Amino acid sequence: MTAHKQVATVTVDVVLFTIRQGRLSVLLVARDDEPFQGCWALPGGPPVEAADLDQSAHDHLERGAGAAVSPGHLEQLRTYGAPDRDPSTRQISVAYLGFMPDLPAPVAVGDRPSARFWPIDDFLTGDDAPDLVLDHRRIIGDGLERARAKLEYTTLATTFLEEPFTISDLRRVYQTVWGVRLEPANFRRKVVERTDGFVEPTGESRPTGRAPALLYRSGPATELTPPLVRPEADEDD
Amino acid sequence: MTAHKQVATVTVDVVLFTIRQGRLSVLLVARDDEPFQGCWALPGGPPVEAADLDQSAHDHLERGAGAAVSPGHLEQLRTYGAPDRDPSTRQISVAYLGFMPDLPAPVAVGDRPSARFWPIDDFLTGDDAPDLVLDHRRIIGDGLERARAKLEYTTLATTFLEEPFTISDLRRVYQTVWGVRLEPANFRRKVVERTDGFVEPTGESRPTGRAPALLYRSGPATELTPPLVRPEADEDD
DNA sequence: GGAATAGTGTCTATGAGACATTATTCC
DNA sequence: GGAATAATGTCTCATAGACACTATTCC
Repeated sequence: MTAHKQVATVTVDVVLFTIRQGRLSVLLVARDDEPFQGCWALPGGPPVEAADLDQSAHDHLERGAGAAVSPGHLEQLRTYGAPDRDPSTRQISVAYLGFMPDLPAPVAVGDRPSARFWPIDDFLTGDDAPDLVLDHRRIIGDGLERARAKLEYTTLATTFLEEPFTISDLRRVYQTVWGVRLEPANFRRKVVERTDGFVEPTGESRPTGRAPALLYRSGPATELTPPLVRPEADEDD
Repeated sequence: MTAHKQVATVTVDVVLFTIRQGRLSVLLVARDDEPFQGCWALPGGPPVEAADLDQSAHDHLERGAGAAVSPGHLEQLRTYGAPDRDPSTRQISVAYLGFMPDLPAPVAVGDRPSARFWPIDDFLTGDDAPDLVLDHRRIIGDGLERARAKLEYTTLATTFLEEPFTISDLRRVYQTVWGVRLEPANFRRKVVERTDGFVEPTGESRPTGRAPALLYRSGPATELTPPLVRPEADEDD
């Protein structure tokens, strides 16, 4: 194991998803340094000294984008290390995936104009898509895949919502992330009756403009067994 | 994003599982360098120059353990980067997970006495467990978890087998990795009838000592929908 | 009243799990 | 014949999916 120790630059980058105005969106920061002038990038940076990678991801999220950003969920996504990722030096990026509830107002991240949430479908359709640094576009794509898969067999959809929420709120999370329409009746039964600990009733209800909806908070369960099956995409909302 | 570029040592390490004599086993190499004298470690090393991480993992597998090692499957597991992993320098390890069919004879890896397959249950019971370098024991644990989960919703169990194989062979893979006993009749139906493309009949059959068993090879399917559900463990074979 | 949403009821098809049955081989 | 394994058959129960129905609110 001829270890001729090789130096590589390591960064930690975060794909943070939220749902704004019914659209799945990812947090991006503007890069004003050469050679990435005018490009957008995932929030990130080198591992924080004396902190593990999870903590580093969290720190870069808050520091790069504004103090108010605290994800409801953060997990390691994948590490990217193709030798030609960066034109100058070998750069290895440990990517994280995070979910966060929508912010009540478009403020919060807004006081730092160089950071914003960008709707995901802009990437997929190609319209109005920002230039992204390195392979960050691919990382976002991988993050989207992982996010979609995770909603199938975990209770993480609730981390997109603030409590308390209605079952319809939760269903809309699934519909937005998966890009499908789900049958309200069957979805409710699956979530409320068939999966213990996914959500807990608060006893309250919220007027919605139509019939009042019962309110819930997330329960102790973390896994969905059996999973919530994802239908074929029909690209709806 | 005050990038005071930090140097970290990056390694690529591989958790390679196979099934030997009915026991799930992991490939380890003996370390004879200070300060790890007498310890065992996962095969690995620094990223290979001009090769991506996947390729580096594959190379280290073959180089560290013997030429004959070619995994039936290799995927990225997770990246470990706690600041106190290595007493001397900050070390970040990109871990891979691989599956491989059992070798026909205990030879192959054997001509390099410093590498061997170690039964997984030795770690879990604590008996006869080797001293492992750094946090490699935890990495193996995470790999085991991932492997068990992957068998639920992918067709990767076939990568533990050489073709052609019988349905009982395949069932024994599940039983060994999951540590449970599965109902032969229901397992067969699930694999052969309910999951298109998991296995394909060769038309041949193999005498087994009892009734002859039909032979199969793996089919084009990669995912199991719906998944093969894993029963509660009862730690059998 | 009409439209939209929340929540409940009901029916069907599918599949997992349990277990019986038949066939084949070795002792 | 007896034991063990391969393969098929049969039954039950849970649940996903489709859709009807009632209740509530705003227009």
